[in-house]
Amino acid sequence: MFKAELTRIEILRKSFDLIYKNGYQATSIDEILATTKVTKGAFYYHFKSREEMGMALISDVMHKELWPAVKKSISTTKDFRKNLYKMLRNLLIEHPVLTCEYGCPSVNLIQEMAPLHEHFRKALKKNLSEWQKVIEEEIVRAQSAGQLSADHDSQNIALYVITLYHGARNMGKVLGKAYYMTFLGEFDNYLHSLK
Amino acid sequence: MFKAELTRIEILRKSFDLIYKNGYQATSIDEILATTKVTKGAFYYHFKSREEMGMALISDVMHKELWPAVKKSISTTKDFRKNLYKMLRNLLIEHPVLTCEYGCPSVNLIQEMAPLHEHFRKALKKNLSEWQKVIEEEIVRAQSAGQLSADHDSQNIALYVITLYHGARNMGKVLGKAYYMTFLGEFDNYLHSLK
DNA sequence: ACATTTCCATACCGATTAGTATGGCGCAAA
DNA sequence: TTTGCGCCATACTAATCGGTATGGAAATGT
Repeated sequence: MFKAELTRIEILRKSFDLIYKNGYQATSIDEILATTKVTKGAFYYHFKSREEMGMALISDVMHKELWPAVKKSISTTKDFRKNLYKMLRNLLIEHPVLTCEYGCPSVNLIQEMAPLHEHFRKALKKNLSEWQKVIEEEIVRAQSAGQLSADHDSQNIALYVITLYHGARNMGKVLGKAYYMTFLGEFDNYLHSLK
Repeated sequence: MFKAELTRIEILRKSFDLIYKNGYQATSIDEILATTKVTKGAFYYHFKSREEMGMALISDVMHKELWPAVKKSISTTKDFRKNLYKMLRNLLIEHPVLTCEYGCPSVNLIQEMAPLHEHFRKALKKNLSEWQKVIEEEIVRAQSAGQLSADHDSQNIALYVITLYHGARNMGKVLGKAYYMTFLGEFDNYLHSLK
């Protein structure tokens, strides 16, 4: 009941690493086992299939470990523009695990798996909704504080900001880290265009 | 010198279909052969490896067939806002081949392959640069015509627009086609915020 | 007519894949 | 002490992978 949980986590962590760098479909179980001390018997004791492990990865690792970092990246100054800007900046530039080269695990998985597995799509959508919700609250707060016109649809803006992040993660893979800076510049322009 | 070119194209077209829907790494040569009348001997006569076929796919199919559609999607009215809006709208909504579910082949390949194969990254970057260039010209034209302040950096805006497209393609996979409309609404707001 | 090259078909290879079958170790309850 | 269960190790399978070897039909040049 204790040691077992450790091996389960070891499997998920290594899987996360490999899938983050090589993609879900390109990461084999044997490769995971080869780079850990876990054997195949242990793997199939904890997960009844490869797909179930993928689902556990989304809900356990990505949701429970990565998501808090996202939430923490949101400052709470009075200026909502500053808060949203810093949020994206923290995620793009300062994140301790994510790199420009390999992008964002969530974005990657959406791109690769959303059309192929409905379970995956729904699980990833759930992650997305939580982020969206937090951004929405920040928008609404700004509107209540008179920093932003109430005409704006908070949901639309929230989704738009997330869309920008997803796009930047994709473009960064081609253009390199330098692009993150020019992107953030334009993002700042956008935020200040919101009246 | 004639029939041979046909089989080459048949290979590339079917490869494009499968890779577009399932991803590059998940598409096997055997699967391509199974769904065409092409044999393995023919395949390896035209391409010395799987990777070379992938490169040919980027330069031949995507560049020579998809790219003209992109270029055609750009209207040439006087209003640059209208032109850019319609460009994204055409690509997202009206494109005859691309679907919301499977996204954009270029975006997909960038996400999957840019970190893994430097050749791929460069070839995809080249595609991107052409699109960027066309958008830049539209921005510059608008600036010369006094529709837009010369303070704006045309390159940054062009990349920003492409970033938005990439993000929308990604988000669409999770949220479905309906999101394209709300996205386009926010994109329109952005365009009109450019003074 | 013959020779040569282009283009493709078939059979095969070793490596790798997801998944299974089975056995055993350690520990707690009886 | 024995029984049972949680946890894992080893060995295996059938299928599939990218790639090769080889032979031959069809077109082409001489």
